Amino acid sequence: MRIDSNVYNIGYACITLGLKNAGLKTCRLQNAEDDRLKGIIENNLNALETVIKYNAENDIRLFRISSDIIPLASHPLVSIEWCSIFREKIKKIGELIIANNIRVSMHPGQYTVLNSLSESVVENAIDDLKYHAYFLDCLGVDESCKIVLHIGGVYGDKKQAINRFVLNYKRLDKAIKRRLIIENDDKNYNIEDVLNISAQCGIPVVFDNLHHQINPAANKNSQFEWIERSGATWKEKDGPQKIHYSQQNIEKSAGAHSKTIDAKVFSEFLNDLPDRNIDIMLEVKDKNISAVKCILYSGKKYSAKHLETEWARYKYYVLGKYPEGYYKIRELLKDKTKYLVKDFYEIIEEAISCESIKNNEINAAQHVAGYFRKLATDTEKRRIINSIEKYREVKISLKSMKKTMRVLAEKYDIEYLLNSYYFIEW
DNA sequence: TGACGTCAAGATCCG
DNA sequence: CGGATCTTGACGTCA
Repeated sequence: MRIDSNVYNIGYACITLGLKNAGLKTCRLQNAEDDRLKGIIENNLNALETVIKYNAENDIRLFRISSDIIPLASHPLVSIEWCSIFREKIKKIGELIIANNIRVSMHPGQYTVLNSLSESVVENAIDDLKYHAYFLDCLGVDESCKIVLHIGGVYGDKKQAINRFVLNYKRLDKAIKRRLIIENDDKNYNIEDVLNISAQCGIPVVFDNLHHQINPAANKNSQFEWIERSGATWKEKDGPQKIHYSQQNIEKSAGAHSKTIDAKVFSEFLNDLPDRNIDIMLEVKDKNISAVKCILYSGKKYSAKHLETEWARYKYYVLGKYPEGYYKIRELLKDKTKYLVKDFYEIIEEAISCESIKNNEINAAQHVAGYFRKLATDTEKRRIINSIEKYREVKISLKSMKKTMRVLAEKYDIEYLLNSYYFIEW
């Protein structure tokens, strides 16, 4: 049982935006020599530690660790003993996770197929699941930290394909079984199928709202009834029920995740959820930024000072995109006794959705350029001015102009800029 | 055989 | 030379 007063824990997957030293590295199989791989893993573990600290500081208690944390981990040609080489480091991260009451998970991708017709594919899938379970075990986190898996392909005969899934599930080690949970997907296995499989092998079920919208069950229950039924597959030792929540990107094909979470739509969803502990994993392009938003939106324990912290990260972005919104937010944050989270995010979302206007972006860029005045060399300052001028003359993109400043912000380690959302591309 | 999804690595092109 | 922009990849299924 968690001490948290919130009923819902909200988290995000794999990548943390607007946080320095948080990026994961990878490499090609072709040049995955042990030494190179070792360096990459060290980088990734340091990044994970940074991210866990960030999550704790921002009250984010749910986080999916990327499968790429150990690149090519389950590839037969890669045999590096990462767990013993980095034992102390991984243990330290695990302690940090536990001390901060964060629930972590992992989620192998679409290529881990346990019910394949091909035995070698199944063996690879089992190896991959072993890796995921092993990483979580090395962290030392408990059984509530899960591995989410899709059922797999259909191969023209769903009944047989389901049978194969159940049979292959039985082959798995206890170390995998205690963590494995299954999710409805957007093509093959709807929530009713997944619940039927769960009934056969007792695996907890993750309900994914967007997959359900695209690939609904024949039985037209409301999504909240399916969430209730999925909830019944979770036992005490599994921890609170988990669900995946995302919104459709209306500019893209069905199933594509939105750039940011529409907070109003999310809070309506939240209001209709069963009144008990549920963990909600957001799947959204702007990752932790939406997680913070949804947490601030849903919690009763937050106040104006939390909005101020967030505003410090957004403000140059908003100034460039939507100056009127910038001044409106400054106004509404003046009254420190009020927690105007809805008004705040309404303006932020408006800023994200509107088109850039060149003069406004130039104005914001000049503000940001001010941070280099005392630090950068004259050549570098000229480089910044030149890039702003080239942007003005439509010779380079906004992205390029921002990149010039980002590179220098990294060089001089200007923390305020590196931890701001100014460089995020929505 | 290529699309699917993802995003960093790596290659290549440009000034 | 640095920077911008492109193509590619470990994986499996399906049309």
